[in-house]
Parts: sequence; C-alpha cells; structure tokens
Amino acid sequence: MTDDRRSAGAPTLEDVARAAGVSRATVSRVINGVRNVDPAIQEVVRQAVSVTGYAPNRAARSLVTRRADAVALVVSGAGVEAEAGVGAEAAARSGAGGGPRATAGGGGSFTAQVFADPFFGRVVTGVVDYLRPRGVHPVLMFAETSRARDEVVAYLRQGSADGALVVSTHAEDPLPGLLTEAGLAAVLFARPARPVPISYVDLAHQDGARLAAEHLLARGCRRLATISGPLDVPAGRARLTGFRDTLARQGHAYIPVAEGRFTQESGEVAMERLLVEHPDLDGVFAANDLMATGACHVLREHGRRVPEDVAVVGFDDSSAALACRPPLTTVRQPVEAMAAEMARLLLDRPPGPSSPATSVIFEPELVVRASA
Amino acid sequence: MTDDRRSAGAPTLEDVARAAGVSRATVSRVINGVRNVDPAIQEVVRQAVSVTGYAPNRAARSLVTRRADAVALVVSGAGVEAEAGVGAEAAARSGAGGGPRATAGGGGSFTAQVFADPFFGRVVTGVVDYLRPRGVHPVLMFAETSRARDEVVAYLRQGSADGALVVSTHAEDPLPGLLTEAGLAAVLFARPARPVPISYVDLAHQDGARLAAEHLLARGCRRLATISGPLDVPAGRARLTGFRDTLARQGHAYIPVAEGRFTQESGEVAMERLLVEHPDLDGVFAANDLMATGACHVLREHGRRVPEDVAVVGFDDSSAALACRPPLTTVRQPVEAMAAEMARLLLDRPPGPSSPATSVIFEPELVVRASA
DNA sequence: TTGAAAGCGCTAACAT
DNA sequence: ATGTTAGCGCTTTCAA
Repeated sequence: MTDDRRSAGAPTLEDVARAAGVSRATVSRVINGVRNVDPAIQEVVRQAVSVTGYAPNRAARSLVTRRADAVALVVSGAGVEAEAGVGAEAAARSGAGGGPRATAGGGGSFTAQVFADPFFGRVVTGVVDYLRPRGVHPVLMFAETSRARDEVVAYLRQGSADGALVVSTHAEDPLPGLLTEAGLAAVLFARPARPVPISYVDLAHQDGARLAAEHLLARGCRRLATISGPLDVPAGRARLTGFRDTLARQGHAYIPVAEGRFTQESGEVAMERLLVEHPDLDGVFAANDLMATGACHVLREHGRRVPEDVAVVGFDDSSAALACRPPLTTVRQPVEAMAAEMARLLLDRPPGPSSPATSVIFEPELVVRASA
Repeated sequence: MTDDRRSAGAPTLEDVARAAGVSRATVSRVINGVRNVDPAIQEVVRQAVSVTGYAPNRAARSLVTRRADAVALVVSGAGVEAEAGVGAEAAARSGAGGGPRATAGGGGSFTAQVFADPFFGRVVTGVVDYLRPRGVHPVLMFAETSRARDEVVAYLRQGSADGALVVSTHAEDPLPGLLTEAGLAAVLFARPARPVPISYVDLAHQDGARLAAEHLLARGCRRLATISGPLDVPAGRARLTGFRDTLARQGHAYIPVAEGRFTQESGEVAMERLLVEHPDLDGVFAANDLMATGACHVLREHGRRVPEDVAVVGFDDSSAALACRPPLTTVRQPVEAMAAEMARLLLDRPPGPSSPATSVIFEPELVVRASA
C-alpha cells in the first residue's frame, strides 16, 4: 500500500513541495506551525502531506535544531563493580567471574531489583505523563556499572538526548558527578549524597518519619522499633533520624533499629531480629511499604495481630501498601508529582550552557489505613 | 573544563581531522573501525579524538546511515478511548467515563497498572540485556489510546526508532495491525488475537496449564477450581482451556471458573466468589501469581490453610511467587528469555522492506514450592 | 591507504 | 507571504 513515491525511500519535504507546487520552506513552515503562511496554501500543503504520506525525518531535523526531543531516564546505582575516577581498576575485576555474556548476571538482577519496587513504576508514570504532551520521549537506561555510566555520558554527549533524569538507588553514585563534569543537563530524584551542583527533587523524609512516630505514639504504642532503609542511602538515613529524633523529644531515648534494604525479604529478616530481641514491642515503623509488608507477614507468623498487638506504619504509599493484609497505614510520598517536577526542571531550564542548580522539596502526608 | 574548541559548539569530525592532520574521511574510518587505515595514523587520530573530546553527532550519523540505533518498547492496550481504524465496535464502549484530559486518568492508571505486575519488569530486563551490548537503546512508549497509538506509528515513521517491541495487554489491540499496515518493523510479545502477519514470541500456555492441573491431581486434589485471566486475552483463554481440557480428560467434567483481571485484587474477589459457591474446594489454579497471591490471602482469612486445606498453583514464576506466603508453586514463564528473543527477531531481520513473520514459542515449566 | 566531494533531509537566514 | 540558499555533521562513493 505504499503510495506513489518517485524514489525508493520515504517521501521528503521536496516531494511534498513538488506535489503542493510550493517551496520546501513553505512546507516546513506549515508543518512546524510557523505563522505567515496563507491559509489557502496551508490547506494545499496539508493535502499534499497526506497524499504523499509524508513524515518528517527526525535525524535531519535534529541535526539542525540541535534538539533530540528525547531524554534519558536513568536508573543508577553505585557500582557493584569496582569504582575509580576514570575507571582504571574497574577493568581489573571485570575479567573474573563474568559469565560468557557481558551484561548477563549483574545487569539482570539489577533491573529485576529496580522493577520489583513499585516505586520505579510511579516515577515512570509521572515522567511520561509530563513528557508526552510535550512530544519528548524517554530512553530507558541503567547505570549500575562503571561502563554503563560511561555509556550514559557518551549517549548524552552524542546529542541523542537533551538531558538526563536520574534515579539513584545508592549513595556514592558517581553518575551525578560525571554528568555535571561533562556539562550535561540532568535532574536527580533525591539529593545526591556528595554535594554536587545539580538540580534535584526530593521529599522531606524527616518530616515523614515524624508523622509516623507521632501517629504511633498517639495510638498508644510505647515500645517502638524501626526497620530502617540502607544507611548509606540518604533517604534511609533521614527517615531513621526523623523517627528517632521525634521519639527522643518525647522521652523515648532508645529505639531498636534493624537495617533493611528496602526489599520485602529484608523486611522479614529485620522483623525476625527485632522480635527476638524485643518480643514485647507494640509498634514498628518500616522505612518503606515493601519492608512493612514483610514485617506484617512475620508478625502474623509469630502470632501477633496487626494492628491489635503490634501497629505497623510503612512509607511511600505504594501499591504494596494496599496489597498488604491489613492495608498499611503509611507515609505518602507523592512520587508521580515529584517525577513530573523533575521532568519539568529539565525541560524548562534556560537555554544557556549551564543554568544554576535548583531543588524542589515535597512534603509527605500520613495515610491512615488498617495497620496502625 | 571545556577543552580548547575553536567554535562555540561541540567538536566535530572537522576539528579532529584538523588536529590530527588528516581528512574527515580518515577520522570517520578510524571511529567506525573500518579497515584500511594505517596503524600509525589510527593512533594519531585516537589522540586527536581524546584531545578534542570528540563525540560523534548521532543525528548527523543517523541521517546518512538511516538507522536510529533505537527501538520503541511499547506497552499497548486496547483503546479505552474511541477507536477509528479497524476496530469499529471498540468505539461503542469508549463513550462512557472519559475524563477531560486525553491521557490523564487513563494514562496514569494504565502505566501504574503496567508496572504493578512484575511481568513488565522482566520484559524490560530481557530486552535491555539483549540490546545493550549491541548499542541499541529502548524508548519507552505507552499505547493505550487511539491517539497514543498514532504517536507510536508516527514516531517510527520519522525514523526515530528502527522498529517496535510490543507488549500487548489486551486482545483487540489495533496496534499490530497499524504497524504492519504502515510497513514498520515490529515484534510482539504474545500472539495477536486477530491474525496479523507479524512476528511474535509466545508461551505454550495450554501446556503450562496442563502442568498445573496434573500437579494438583497428583497431589490428591479432587475438588478443583480456577481463577482465570481475562477471557478476551488470548493467554487468559488458553490457560483456562489447557486447565479444563486436562481435567476433562481425567474425568473432571465441570470446573468452577471465576474470571480475574491478572491483578491481586481481582484474585481476591474471584477467590471469595469461588469459596461462597464451592466451600469444599481443595485446589485452585490461578492464571497468574498476582491473583494466586490474592487467593492465598482470602483463603487464610477464611480459615483455610494453604496448602493443607486448599492447594494453590500460580502462573509466571514472577517475584510475587516468592513474596507470597506460602511461596507459590507456579508455572514458570521464561519472560526474560522470551523478551530477549523478541529483540533478536527485530534486530536480526533481513534488511529488506518486509521480511516474513516468524514466531517462537517457549515451553513453560512447573516450579514446586510450598503452596501446592 | 588516503583525500575530495557529494549528498542525507531538514531549518533558518536572507532576499524578494 | 513565499522562495532561494546555506549549511547542520556525518558517511561514502570515487579518484588519486
């Protein structure tokens, strides 16, 4: 069903111009909605476009506009692999233990882990909803190794994308540094652990943890404990600090802590440990919903009723909070809105070579359900 | 820290050529690893590249090579919105319930729903692992409305991507048809409901359901029921058929069915209904792990022990199977391998305008854990 | 083996 | 308001 095309390839502006009896420039103006085109001619051109089945060639357009209308959506992690400034010793380890394929084991488990948390899906939702009406497309990239990070930088330097939206899963992530060093546009989800002059959106984690603490206290809990996130992740640390500080101010000097890794399983392990060491606890704050879900499972297995015997508060208000039995009382993080703001910061930045870094902090909110 | 660049922009081939004292063509040959370049000159060029900090401009390259080195990774659904092309009757349903914005409610909940199922993360993992070593990047797109589908087609027609990898969530999805009509390269995950000349990978769903049925029978279950997937999804229908047929052959003529929608919540609702109508059942096959998880919750709430009182078998072997209490016995679908094969089919196709459609069917495998 | 030169399809001055 | 023209940065014949 290919239309009458003179040459073999797809129709070009030239073809449309010929069909419409005007110049390439006029066709271009109509297509890009530039003013100063006679309405009658506009109509003729539109006809010619649909007759020829013309679609503008993106590469040609990008070449002259210097925009890709794409952004890299990067999920970044501190290297499991060896780190180094430029990556000298990274090469050393890479020889050992690798399977036949370059990215097999490591890449697989990293991406799997990323998607296991409902959090990332919400980020994508927020980003896509913002980008779509603006005609910008997200290119999915994972930067969990030194090499993968270099590829992200190279990709941006080639002009394949107009900037990067980076979701860092660990502190000590070198990517933000690499990006700013290379003078590339980027916005982070969450403040970088090492101070880097780069824009980001984040949540007032301590305030969120405070809400959880106050709710548990108001409920009458007196023997509290917490399952923290990884302490090398700023968010994990901030939630712990906020929880502890609030309780300390209310006279609870010592709070048992078990460190988790934001996975359901780590939440189970942590809960087991807390229960062994403090069998009489009556309230738990888990630093995310996945760990809270794991905690609920373990509590029930040990004959504790939630919330009657032990109250549980989660964090995030992800889909896991609703899926849990009982549904989790949790601290809501407006991930979609934060992700949209991240995209906005990237796209709306002034055209200059490097605009000043901006940060936007969102406030959490307590959502009361059945678990506490 | 920008290097000494003559002009304002990034260094070009011209700059490198000048620095190396050779022609643009030679630099291009070195960069693209084309043979016939003097080793000494190669070295000089490489020096010049690193001195100038050169990175090839992707748009310029794409313009001449006619490849984008990108593929669209499309999550597609039947249109909630009005349909135009092939699907006339789809429009009928669409009138009601539309929000003011085109992509808002529908789009948001659609993406959220997509990521709620661990399935999609596994697809991404498989695809990315295959694409990455080949220097190809996935552009994430959602095609849940008529308009969004048109945008996918337009995107490909612009040459922004070399083809599409399509994960369809519903039958009656018009996208495969639109794609082949436009002569665009695409591979589907799962056979299209309406026959379309297009390549795809799929699972032998009926065989999987048979494995589940045989396992439940071998365990001694005699009063079986099933929570099916949506019956307008071929996979949902095939799993039901496979389960029913196997049991029928063993003398079980009637099997209670409750239809779910592949979500945990729908699994809960379905299980409630089955329990009301058949309180004495002793075995359940759920058409995916999410619904199986929901079923386990409901069974426990009704005082049934899993697997002692009621055995439960899931489908997929997703992360939900391990997260469930008890861990699910389930039918493994090798999603990552299937996704990688999908990418391979797209990339390895002969360069001609339209190669013949190929399909690759994978075999499922029973994974026995605690739930049955 | 290397260089010169012709475009790829588009936008954006500039000229009319 | 429309047309002419000069590139954007790269690959790739074709000559040398």
